[in-house]
Amino acid sequence: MTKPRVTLKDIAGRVGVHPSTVSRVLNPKTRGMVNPEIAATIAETADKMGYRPNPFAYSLRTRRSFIIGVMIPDIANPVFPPIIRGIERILEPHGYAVVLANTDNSSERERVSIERFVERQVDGLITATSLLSDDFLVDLGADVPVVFVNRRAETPGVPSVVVNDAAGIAAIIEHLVSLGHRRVAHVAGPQLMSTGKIRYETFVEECRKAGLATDATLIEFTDAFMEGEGRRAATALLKREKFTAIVAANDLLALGCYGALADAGLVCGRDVSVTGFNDMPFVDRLQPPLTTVHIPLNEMGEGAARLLLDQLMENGSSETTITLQPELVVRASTGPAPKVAKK
Amino acid sequence: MTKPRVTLKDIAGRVGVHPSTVSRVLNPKTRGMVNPEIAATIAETADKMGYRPNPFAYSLRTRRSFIIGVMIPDIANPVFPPIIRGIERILEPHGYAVVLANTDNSSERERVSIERFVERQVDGLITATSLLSDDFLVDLGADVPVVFVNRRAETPGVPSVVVNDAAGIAAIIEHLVSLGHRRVAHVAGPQLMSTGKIRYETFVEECRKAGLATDATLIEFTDAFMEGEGRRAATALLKREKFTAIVAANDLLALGCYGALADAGLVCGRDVSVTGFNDMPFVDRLQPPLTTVHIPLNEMGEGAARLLLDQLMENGSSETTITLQPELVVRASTGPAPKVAKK
DNA sequence: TTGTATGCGTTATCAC
DNA sequence: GTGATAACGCATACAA
Repeated sequence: MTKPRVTLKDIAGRVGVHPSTVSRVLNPKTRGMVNPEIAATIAETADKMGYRPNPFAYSLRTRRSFIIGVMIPDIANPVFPPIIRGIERILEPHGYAVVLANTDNSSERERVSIERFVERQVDGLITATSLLSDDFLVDLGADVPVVFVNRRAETPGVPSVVVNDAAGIAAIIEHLVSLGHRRVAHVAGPQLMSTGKIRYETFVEECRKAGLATDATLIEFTDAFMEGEGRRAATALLKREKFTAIVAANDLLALGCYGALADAGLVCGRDVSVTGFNDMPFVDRLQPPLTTVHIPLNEMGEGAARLLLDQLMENGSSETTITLQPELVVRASTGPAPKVAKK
Repeated sequence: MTKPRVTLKDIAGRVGVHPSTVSRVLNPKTRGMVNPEIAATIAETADKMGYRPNPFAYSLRTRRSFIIGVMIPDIANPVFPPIIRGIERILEPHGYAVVLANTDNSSERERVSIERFVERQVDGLITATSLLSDDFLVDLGADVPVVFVNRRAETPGVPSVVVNDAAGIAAIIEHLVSLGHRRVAHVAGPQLMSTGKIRYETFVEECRKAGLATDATLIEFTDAFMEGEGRRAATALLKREKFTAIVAANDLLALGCYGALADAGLVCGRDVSVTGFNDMPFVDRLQPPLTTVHIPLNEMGEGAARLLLDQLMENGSSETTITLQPELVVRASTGPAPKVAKK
C-alpha cells in the first residue's frame, strides 16, 4: 500500500547513470550541463517513474523550506480571507505554501507564532498583526524577510503595503459634512496599531479643518478592532455626549456601534449615522448597509506577496512600500443630520 | 547577521559527549536510556545554547512532516474560518502546522492541491470539499490518512464529521408549516455533494409527510453553493411558480434568494419567507436577519482534527463518524404565510 | 560533460 | 549507558 517513493538513485539505476547526473537534469538551473540526449532520457524516465523530489532532503541541503508564514489576528475576521487569497495567488505559482497563524491580538501569541515559524524555517513572513514592535519582527533571530500588510513599518526599509488611511478618513468627514453633521464622534482603534493611530489623528485634523466640534469627549478609544469594543465605546459615547454621527475606525467597530444604537433605541442612519473602514465582505448586506471606505484587500495580499518575493529572489527590491488608494462607499448607515441631535 | 543554528553536534562538543547521546536526551522517548546527571547537563546547555531541532533533518529521517493539509472550497466563505480554527486549536498543541488549499469548487484544483500535499509529504489531510470521489481521496497514491468534514464518506471506515442534515431540514419544514405555509420551494444544492443531496431528499420527504405541495417544479437545482447560483435559481422559481417560502440548501444560496426577491420587488419575510442552512457568521445581521439552521462549525473542525489525530497516533480509532446536531434559529426572514401567495 | 565524494542534521542500529 | 556508524535524499565542489 505504501509505495516507496522514487528517488534520484532509482532513476539513475534505471537509466544507467550516476544520481548526480539525474539531479542535474531535474534541476532547471543545471540541466544545461548535461548532454541533451541523455538528459531527455532521464527526464522521460523520471516522469515515467513518477518521480517527486523529497522536500525534506531538498530543504535540508538548501535550507529553503518554500514555506511562508502569514500572521493575522483572526481568520474569522472577514477582512483577512481576501488578503490571504491574494497572498496565495501570487505565492503558489512560485512553489510556496502558506502556513497561517492566528494571534487573536495577543502579543504573547504573536511571539509564540513567530517562534514556531522560525523553528519551521519559513522562508519569509507576512504579518497583518501589529502588536509587537518593529524591532522584534524585523530581527527574528534568524534571517527571515518580513513584509507588513495593513500596517506601516516604523523601521525604514522594511517593506509594507498599506492604504492611504488619511484619504479615507478625509472622504468620510467630507461626506458627513455634506450631510449637515456638525458634531461627529469617533470610536478610535488601538493607538498601538498604525491604522488606529493614523485614522484617529486624521479624524481630529479633518474635523478641525472642516470646523466641526473637536471636543476630546467626542472620542473614545478601544483596545482592539473588535465588535465588542465598538459596542462598549459607542455606549460610553452615547452616555456622555451629543452627536449625530459616529466615525468608527473600522467595520467591526462600526458593527459594535450598531449594537449600541439598537440598545439605546436609536435608528442607525436616521438618528445617528455610522461609518466604518475596510468595506469587508457582507457589510453591504447589513441592517442598514454600512457606509464605509473600500480598500482593495486582494491587492493588498498580492502586493505583500510580491514584496516578499522581491526579497526572496534577491532582486534589488525597487519599492519598499506600496500605498493603495481607498474609496468611499456610501450606503444607508449615513443620512442627513437630524435637526436636533439625539441624546 | 545570519546566526548559524545550533546543532546536536554543537551541543555534544560543548558538553563533551557524542551527538547521539544528545539526540537521545532531547528526544523524550529515549531520554530514559541515558544517565540522569549527564542528561540534565545536556538538556541545560541545549537550552542555554538556544537549540532548535532542524525540522528538515528530522523529517528526512522519520518521514514525518508534522504538516496537515486542509482542503476547502474557499476561505472567503464565512463557513470555513470557524472550522479551520477548530482544526488548528486541536492540532497545534500536537505540533502540527496547517497548510490550506482553496479549491474554488473545481475538481481540477482539488486534484492539483492533493498533488501538492502529497509532494510536500503532509502527515494527514482534512477535506471539506466534495467533488472528487471517495476513491480518489482515500487512495492518494501515498499513505496519508484522510478525514472528511461536512461531507459524508461513502467508503465505509473513512472518518468524517457531519451534521444531521435531515434533522435540520425537518425542523425548517415544521417551522414553516406552523407559520401556515403550504407551497414551499427549494433551492437545492449540487447533488454531487452529500449535503446537497441529503437536504434535497429530506426536503421532498418532509414535504410529503407534512402534506405540503410536492410539485417537482417547486424545486430548482444549483451547480454550486454560491450566492450567484442562489439568485439564479430563485429567479427561475419566481418566474414559473407560486409559493410563499423558499428553503435554500445553505446560507449563501439564501443570500442569493434575497437578491432575487429584491429584484422582483418582494419583501423577504413578509411576501416570501426564506430559510438557510449553516448559520454562518453575520447572517444574524442581514437585512432581514436570516432564519437558518445553526451548525457547530468549531466543533466540526475540532472533531475532524481529533479523528485525524486518532489515525496519526495509531490509536485504534474507536469512532469513525461524528454526527453533530443542528439547531433551528428563527429570525425575521420567515413570517406567517401571506393569505394570497405572491407570485 | 559526467562521476566521485561530501555534507546538510537527524535518528536508529549496531557494538562496546 | 554510550559511542561509532550508517542512512534518510538531495545538491554541489571537485576531479576526471
